Amino acid sequence: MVDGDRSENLDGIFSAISDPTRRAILQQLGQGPERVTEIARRFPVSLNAVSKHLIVLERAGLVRREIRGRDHLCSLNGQPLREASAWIERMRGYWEERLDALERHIAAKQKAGRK
Amino acid sequence: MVDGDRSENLDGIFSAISDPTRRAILQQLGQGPERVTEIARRFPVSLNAVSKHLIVLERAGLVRREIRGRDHLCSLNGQPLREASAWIERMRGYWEERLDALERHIAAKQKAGRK
DNA sequence: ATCACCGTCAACCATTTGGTTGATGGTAGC
DNA sequence: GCTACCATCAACCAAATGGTTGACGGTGAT
Repeated sequence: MVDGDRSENLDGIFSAISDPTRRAILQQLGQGPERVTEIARRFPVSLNAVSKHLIVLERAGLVRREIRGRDHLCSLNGQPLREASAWIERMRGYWEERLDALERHIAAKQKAGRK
Repeated sequence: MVDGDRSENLDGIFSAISDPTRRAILQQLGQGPERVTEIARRFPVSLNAVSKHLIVLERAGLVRREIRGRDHLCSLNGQPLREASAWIERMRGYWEERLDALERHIAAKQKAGRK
């Protein structure tokens, strides 16, 4: 298996990026790979907490880890985000059409009766 | 405020769509608005469970509710998905550039040394 | 007015989650 | 071979999650 156990991991992916600390880690990691301790230094929580966050991100496939001696170099993996994005866009594709009309309808109703 | 307390609700949005039942509800709801009981009939859990899921989706802004007598008509709201999509695309924008080179690098290293 | 139905609220339960501190296994540097 | 450092493991804790059953307040229909 070249790519690991990918595909239909949406639970883990969305769950992983639902945490603000984890999103911040990902954003930071977007600037380039970093060691665990170095990542942790930017957050007001313990190293252990960050380590756990990284494990979560890794299991969701969002982060890859390259062990170099005693350092763990963490880097991003774009594939899961592509999956997540694909799901959202598929959803929006289903709606959008009907949504335009519907939302105007609701908005009007809200403006009128809702206070 | 026309739109409520939106903006930077990403925690709630991603958390809401990280549950498979909730994603299924959203997909089903994409076909058009439905009553709570009607939605619940399609899932192997109790009405109460679905009711709670709908409350979660509503608080995340993904579902709107129009009360018509004793029926609650649930419909989709596209805005939060747009926010979620925007965050993901922003992230992908940051990476992508560096990711192409990086991923080939990692993949090569994995194929070579990893077992 | 009664009865049935719709959906939520309340209490409870097991599991997961995000955090802590402390111990442990590796690796690097003297 | 010590000693320092890197990161995870382990145990623990409080809070949140997803599920259940049962009770309740509204609305509709007869």
